[in-house]
Amino acid sequence: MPRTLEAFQKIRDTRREQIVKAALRVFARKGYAATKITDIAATAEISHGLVNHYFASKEDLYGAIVEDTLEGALRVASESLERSGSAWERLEWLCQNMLDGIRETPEYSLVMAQVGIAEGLPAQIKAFYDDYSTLIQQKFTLLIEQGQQEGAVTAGDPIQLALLLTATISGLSLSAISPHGSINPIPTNPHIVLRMLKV
Amino acid sequence: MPRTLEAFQKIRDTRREQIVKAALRVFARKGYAATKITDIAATAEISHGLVNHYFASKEDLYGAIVEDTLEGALRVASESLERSGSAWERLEWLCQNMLDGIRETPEYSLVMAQVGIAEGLPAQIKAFYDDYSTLIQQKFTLLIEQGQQEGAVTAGDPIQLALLLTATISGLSLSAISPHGSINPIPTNPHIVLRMLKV
DNA sequence: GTCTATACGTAGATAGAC
DNA sequence: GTCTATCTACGTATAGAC
Repeated sequence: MPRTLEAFQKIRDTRREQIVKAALRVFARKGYAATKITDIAATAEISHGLVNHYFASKEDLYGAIVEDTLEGALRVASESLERSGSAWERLEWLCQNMLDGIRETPEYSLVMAQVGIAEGLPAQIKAFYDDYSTLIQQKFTLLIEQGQQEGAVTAGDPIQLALLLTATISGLSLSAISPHGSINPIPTNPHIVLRMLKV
Repeated sequence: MPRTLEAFQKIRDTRREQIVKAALRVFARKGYAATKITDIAATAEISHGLVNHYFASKEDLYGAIVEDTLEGALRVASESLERSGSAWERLEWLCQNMLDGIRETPEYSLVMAQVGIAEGLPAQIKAFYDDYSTLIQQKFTLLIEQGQQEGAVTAGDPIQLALLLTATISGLSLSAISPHGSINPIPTNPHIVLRMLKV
């Protein structure tokens, strides 16, 4: 009965995705420790027992989210170096990409920010984060150096400029999630953010 | 014996300050819910019972920190409107002031960011935050409008520009607290941040 | 596959000893 | 004023029922 097996697998995948989505929402707003399995279950509209059936532990679930997010971020950062066009154009592309992502789903960026600062997180997750964020930061720095070589980016330590850019993006994800009336503070155009780096 | 009473009072004040300082450090890094009274006690190097002796509950302690911080922030924002000088100069002063504060104690800004986004916080604290942050944001907006009138600040919705500025500052406090090797990403000079707003 | 009931651990707050 | 011991509540993870 391959048909039944397939159907079961499909259910499993859907549920898993549903749980991850709910977890992302709650983790981003409450943080790892403050998030209760019950919260995630309630958001996903299932029982808490079922969450543990798909993810052995809260830590596993969090780890899955962190890994997915960081892999995605690294992919984008890498592409910004491999694309065609001037460094400045690729910087614009990267920035646009991140801003669009934050406007759509600020939770990813928010969870990353939390992993970066939070103490008391599972060591394995911390280690994974440290490795990936260093890699990502290096790509950013490289892109900025390229921009400086072509005379488009302002002078200054490229490491510090890269940190400034990521800090700004993180800050925007914070604002994106808290309700400021109907005002969405995320610029649709990367231009205003990149003025910090323009020569 | 007024002398003894005074001495007791002094001890009380010192302890209280010591607890608040330790709490600020832990809250900023773990968030409200994840912070255990034990963590604060350990950081302050006292017993957890003593923390509860000075603050009836964890909520009280958190509330005290949030209130102090917001009152300080409002004071600075107000002064930026009352000082002498051009709007742009006062914007520089405000920005410098905030950057210096973050470089010295990023915890304040970090706790504020958390209160802004976190769900499940005591309603009273949330309400206090909402009131104050609205007031502060209004002062920022006003200052930016003044800057636009004198032709120093770029065109655009002043509310959105004010949010962009505070978001950037928040983002920098995030970076300030996470260890990037020996690199401190907080600019010593507000110039680079204010390029986003310059006409 | 999904839910409800249970067991174990741990955190917040109190009370009593020094 | 400060600490240690205790009570109570709640969250995680498991196991067994449907």
